[in-house]
Amino acid sequence: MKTVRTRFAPSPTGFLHVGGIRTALFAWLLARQQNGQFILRFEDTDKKREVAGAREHLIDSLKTLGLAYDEGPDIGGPFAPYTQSERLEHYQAWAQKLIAKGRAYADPYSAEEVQAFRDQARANKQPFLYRNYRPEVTPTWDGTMPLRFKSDPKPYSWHDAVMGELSTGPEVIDDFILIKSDGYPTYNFAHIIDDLEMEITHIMRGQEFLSSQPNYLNLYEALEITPPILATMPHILAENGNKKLSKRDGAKDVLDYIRDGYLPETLVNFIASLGWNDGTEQELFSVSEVITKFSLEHVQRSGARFDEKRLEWMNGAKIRDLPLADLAARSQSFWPESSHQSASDYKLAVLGLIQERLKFFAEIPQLTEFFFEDLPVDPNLITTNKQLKKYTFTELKTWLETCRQSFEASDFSAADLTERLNRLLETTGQKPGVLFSLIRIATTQAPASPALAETMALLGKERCLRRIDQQLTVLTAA
RNA sequence: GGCCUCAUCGUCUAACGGUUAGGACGCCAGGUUCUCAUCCUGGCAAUUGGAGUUCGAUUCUCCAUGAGGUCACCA
Repeated sequence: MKTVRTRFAPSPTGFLHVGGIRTALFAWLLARQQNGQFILRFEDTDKKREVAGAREHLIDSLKTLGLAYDEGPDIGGPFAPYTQSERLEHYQAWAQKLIAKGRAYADPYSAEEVQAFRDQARANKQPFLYRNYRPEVTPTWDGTMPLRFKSDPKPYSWHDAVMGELSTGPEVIDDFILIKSDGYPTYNFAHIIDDLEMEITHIMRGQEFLSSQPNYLNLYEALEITPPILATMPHILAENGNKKLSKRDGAKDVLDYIRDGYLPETLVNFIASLGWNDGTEQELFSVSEVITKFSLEHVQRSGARFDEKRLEWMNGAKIRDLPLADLAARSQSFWPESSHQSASDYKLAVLGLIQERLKFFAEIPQLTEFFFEDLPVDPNLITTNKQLKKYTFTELKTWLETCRQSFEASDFSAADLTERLNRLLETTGQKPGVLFSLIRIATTQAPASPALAETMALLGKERCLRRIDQQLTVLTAA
């Protein structure tokens, strides 16, 4: 059994969105599971579309998600270089073999002439086939003209690890371009040569290549090589509409999710679950579980829609499962300015209180600000509160003063505060909905906060009494 | 238009001829002495349509419909 070798072969034309990263993820999963190798290769044969910085960004994205590769442009490997523009002599050599066999020829037409053929075909509502216009005699290829594959049209049927048995007729086979007039190979040619030379065993790629496969099979035959195993991944669809996820339609860079404070393991779990499941009802998987349980047979054949709500839920679930110390270490960079002078013990305790309501780290400042600074008293919190709005400020003030007196004598342990809060319900004769809302608003000035006694205990006596006084002042003035 | 692929709740999916078609997200309702969240309970919600094959079809076959892809000197 040959060692499994998979590759991710992006063109450096921009960032990596969820659709792109999934192809990489599945290739990586298979390699890891089979103790094989995962290779990164840059397919930079279209110089016009290349984007500066894209290579670094791609590498950064893979590393951030933990998809480490064993061979690649920046780390080398036994089949270096791993950048297509540095491998032109390889493509030339194979092109010459094809020419020698009479299976490749120079395309003498100008771009305009080919376009005219194409327009004609379209006008006749026919698919365009270059081979219908294949010249009888062709000039010697001098590198200034495109080099085309001389195809041998025939029907094909083949096996796809995801899609199953596939077949097409000879009408889809055409003379595609192997090497462009600028000297660079096309993807269609280059990837076949590279996959062969780099001993790739499994090709994972998107559905958009499905209709090219018979042409590749025709070329494999001409080259007398055995094609790798093919696994065609369905598209990931954009949240709105049925179009495949694309940058144009607002697909986000995967690194944007990291910047918002999503965990890499959430992205791995979530993206894997878009089109794959293990056949059970399990929803949450650790990265190593996904590696163990992954299989191409369980990859869905239809496209999946990206659902950000589900991603949020999953990240929240994973955050809740994280030991507090880990959570603290991993959320460090998301804490608000105002928290920077606070003791790390205090911050850790705050984190413990908000852990179960955190969906992604970017929410931390909003969820925690009142733990670090006194927010201005907001009368709207009372006047719009369902429980409090029916009482006069005078009534509220009286109850709050009673509470303050009791808190004055408290040691501010959560246990003591709980006991006092219960007693205050009796002394004021109020329902928890009224009294606790009042205290919560006074001590936090936030529309929502964790459990009252715990929150107050953490805030401490000095802060709580000061804030209650501020609230009392406003109640008096109004 | 030709060719190819796909089709289960709104979404992600399970059921590889026999289930009251299951789970999860989201949504709604209730509970957990206030809020938000967590947790628990319950609810709403799907096999695109039509023919076959079969004792029996979500599942197999055919047709229709719908959706996507492709027909570049882009990948």
